[in-house]
Formats: sequence, structure tokens, C-alpha cells
Amino acid sequence: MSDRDFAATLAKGLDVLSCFEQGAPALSLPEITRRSGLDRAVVRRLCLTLVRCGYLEESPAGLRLASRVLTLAGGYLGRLEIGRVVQPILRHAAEQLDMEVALATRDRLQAVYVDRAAPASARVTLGFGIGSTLPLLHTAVGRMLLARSTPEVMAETLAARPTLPYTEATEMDPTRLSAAVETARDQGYCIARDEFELGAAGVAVPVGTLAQTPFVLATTASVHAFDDPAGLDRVLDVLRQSAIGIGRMREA
Amino acid sequence: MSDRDFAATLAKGLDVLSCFEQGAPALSLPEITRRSGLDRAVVRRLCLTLVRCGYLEESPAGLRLASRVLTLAGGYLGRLEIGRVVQPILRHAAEQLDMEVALATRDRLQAVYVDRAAPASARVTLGFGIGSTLPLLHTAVGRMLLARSTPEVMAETLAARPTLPYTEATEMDPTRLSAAVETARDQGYCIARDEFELGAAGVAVPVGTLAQTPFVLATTASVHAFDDPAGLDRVLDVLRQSAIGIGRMREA
DNA sequence: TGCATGTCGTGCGATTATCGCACATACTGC
DNA sequence: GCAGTATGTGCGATAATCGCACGACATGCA
Repeated sequence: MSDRDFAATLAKGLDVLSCFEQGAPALSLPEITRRSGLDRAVVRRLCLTLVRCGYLEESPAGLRLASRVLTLAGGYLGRLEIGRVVQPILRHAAEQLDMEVALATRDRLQAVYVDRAAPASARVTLGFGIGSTLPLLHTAVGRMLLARSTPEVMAETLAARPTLPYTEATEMDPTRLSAAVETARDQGYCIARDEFELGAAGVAVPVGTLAQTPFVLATTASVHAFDDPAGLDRVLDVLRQSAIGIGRMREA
Repeated sequence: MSDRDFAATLAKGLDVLSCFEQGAPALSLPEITRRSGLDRAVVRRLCLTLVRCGYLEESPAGLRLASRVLTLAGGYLGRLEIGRVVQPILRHAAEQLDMEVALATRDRLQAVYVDRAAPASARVTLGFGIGSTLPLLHTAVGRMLLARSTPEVMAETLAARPTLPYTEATEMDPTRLSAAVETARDQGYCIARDEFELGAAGVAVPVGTLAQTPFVLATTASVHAFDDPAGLDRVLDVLRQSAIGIGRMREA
């Protein structure tokens, strides 16, 4: 490359790490080669380096992420005071609403959970936790995030929209998707039903000042949980109150 | 370096990332230069690369970790099925014991929380969550992890032991520290009081088969919570039952 | 057995990306 | 004005990286 301010080797190594983002169990060297598009020998050396640096570990089935990435995430979470400030607020909101509540932000063209709390009554877990990702276009969380992102991000996201619907209710038309995000921005909250997972619905509200990267607070429940207008108002009230508390997050 | 199978640039870039592990709010370029010991120009280019790859972001106060590291951690957590399998078990145990319960593993010479659950009754949070780190030598979690690690790790950890005690109760003598780990290995659980944080006590039990990296299940409470032998037995019972359930973690 | 396919390790020459000094600038407080 | 610190960047020498290529091994099928 011609760019003198870009360390290609580092970028390639990070590309290799990215291959593990979707929760792949364990990847073999040829698998990583295929996914990354790099040379086989290069992949091997990068992986060797990543193992020696503690980011990957070898297993019988191939390479996999090591606990190191957790420590790194701990740095991110610690900076935002997630454990000390955010978690109690989420817990309180979850109990008040008797619903799952989550704080999310954006990582490139997807939403990612930053923290989450479930009420004590919750028997089943959906399996979403810190670090879980959701699509931006077809969830309440994602649309609220898009509503607070730059037009460039919106355009990129639309350009990269999926070709196959998640469910029978998934909105596929780009114009109507844009409109949904627009609506979220205008009314200050977003609600989505059935589009990503049948039988599930979500409500999201913005958090804090419009910092560099937006944050949203959201709750998830079964499809008809938000059908009653008064009930929805209560949900929005609780979420917004919590959002104010969280809004004081350290934005150094 | 002479090693042909080691990408130095990648390692340096990861070193830069490591500077943010301790939850630093935001680091300036000179700060990172000091911490990493690399050349100023190199740090600048590596940081530029990390920003362009989405791992760091610029803020008025300097550079800081971006949400990307969360997505990466999500890959790790997803592989272990933390959200789907582990979280419900931890929640159940936390409710049974009415105490905080956590799953932890080892990252180099420290313990790191993989998942955590607090009972509904918990009003205050200690601020420890996923990705939080603890010392290996002076916590129940850490000693139980050491008891299941290789002698090399034990030796390294002892060699790098802190020079200053955390509290007045911190055990500083390497021989007695070794003995404490030995005891944990022999009796199949570990209990520590006051050594890391005054007024706090922890109990830890091993999880699963001795895989590559050990996992432990632990609970934390106020100092005298485990003084009663019958009470301790109940805690151990619940933890061990939960550990069996978690033991089926995907170890691909 | 022979051949195809896939994986893995690695030697090595050519290339080029990286290093790190160096110069230049700007801002602070005194 | 000056010392101290942060920042941007040009450039030559060096050393690290690339990626082809060769050899080895295992597996499956005809």
C-alpha cells in the first residue's frame, strides 16, 4: 500500500481476529484463510503471533478466541462505569417493567449489547448478552441507533441490507426502512415487532447527549407487550428515566 | 527480531491496545508512548491504524477503546454459550444463595470474570462485571484457578507477586501463598477473606473437566458469610451443582 | 496401487513496509 | 523569550514481511 500511516500487518492481524466475531466455535487455518482472503502463509504467521500474544488459543478443533478479549472488553466497560453505574439502573428498570432491559451501541453496521439486565421473574433467557450483535435495520435498538447516527452510516447500512428476510414480517423496502428510522428520530423512540424474530417486540429510546457514538436503552418482550398505549407509555417513562441516569456516563 | 513466524508489527499494535486494558478513560499519544515503550512515530501510526480498523476512537481527551472490542468479546462469550446456558445457571445459583455468583477464568496472570449474576435482593453492586480482573494470589477465585493451572503459571505468578499488600490481611509470604493454593487443590474449593478487599470474602469451586484453560465458579459476600460450617457446606453444594451444569460448556 | 484433494510446515529471494531519527510547528505557563 | 510538552511528517537505511514453491502427510475413491 502507499499509505505510510497505515500498518498493514496490524490491520491484517485484526482482520484475522474479526473472523471469530460471529461466535464461531473454532476455526482451522484454511478456514481463516478463506474468510480473510489472505495468503495461507501469512495467516499462519499472524495466528502464531496472536496465539503468542494471548488473543487466540489452540484447541483440538482449531483456533479460537482466548479470554484475553474479555479483559480488553473489560477496559471498555470499565471506562463507561458499566458495572458501577449502569448495571444497577438497568436492574432497577428491568424489575419495574418486569422485562429484559439492555443498553446498546453501534459497532460499524450492527448494534451491540453493552449491558443487559433481566427481571428476577425471567425464567428463559434469549441468549443475548454483552457483546451480542443485532441488525441495525430490523430491530428497535438498531433503528434508534441509526436515527442518531450520521447519514453516511445510514446510507452504508441501507446499501448493505440483507437480501433475505429474517421473518415473514421483515421490512425489505429501503424507502420504508428509511421512513421507520425517520419516525424513530422524530418521535424520540422506536418500536419494532416480529421483524427480526417472530413473536418478539422491542422498544428503544436514546441515551445521553449525542456523543460520538450513540447509545440507546431498549427493552424486549413478546409481540403484544406494547400494544396497549398506556402500557407503552409506562415503558417509555421507565426507559427514559433510566436513560437520564445513564446519560451521565463517562464520556471522557 | 530473528523469529520469522512472528509479526512484530501486529504484536506492537496489540501492545498498544493492551494499554487500555485497565479501564483508562482516554489516553493521549504521549501517554501510550510511555506505557508501551515504543517509538512516538510508531505509536502514532499504529493508533491511526487501530482507529481506522475501529478498535480505537478519538475523543476530546485522547484515544479510547471503541465498541468493537465488545463485539470481539461477544464472539468469545457466544462460543461458550454464556448467554444461553451459563447465565440461567448463575442466576439460579445467585437466587438460591442470595449472593453474587460469578464464572471466571484466567487471562495471563490475572483472573477475569466471564459472567456474573446477582440476586434480586442485591441493592449495591461492587462494580465487578464481565471482563473485570482480579489478582490470582489473593482471591478465592484466583487461587482456585492457580490450583488448576500448570506449575509454570504458578511460578510466574509468584515471581510477579505484588510488593505492596492490598489490605492489612493480605498474605505476602510466597511459601504460605503456595500452601494456600495447594490447600485449594486438595480440598477442591477455596475460601479467602479480607485479603484483597477488607470486609469481603469469597468461595470458589472448579468447573468442568480440566480443559486447556481452567474455569471456576465463585461467590462473594461479606466477611463472615462463610464462617458457619453448615452454611459453607450449603454454598459449596449449590456452587458444585451449578458447576456440573456449566461443565458441559462447549469446549470445541 | 495410483491419483486427487486437503492440510500443514517452511525455506528463501525480492520487495516493500516499517522503523526511528530528524526537522518543523504550536501551545502552555512562567 | 524560554523551557517543556504535544503534534505532524519527510526520508533513508534496514529489516521484516510477503507469497511462491517445494516437500510431507493423511484421507478417500477408483
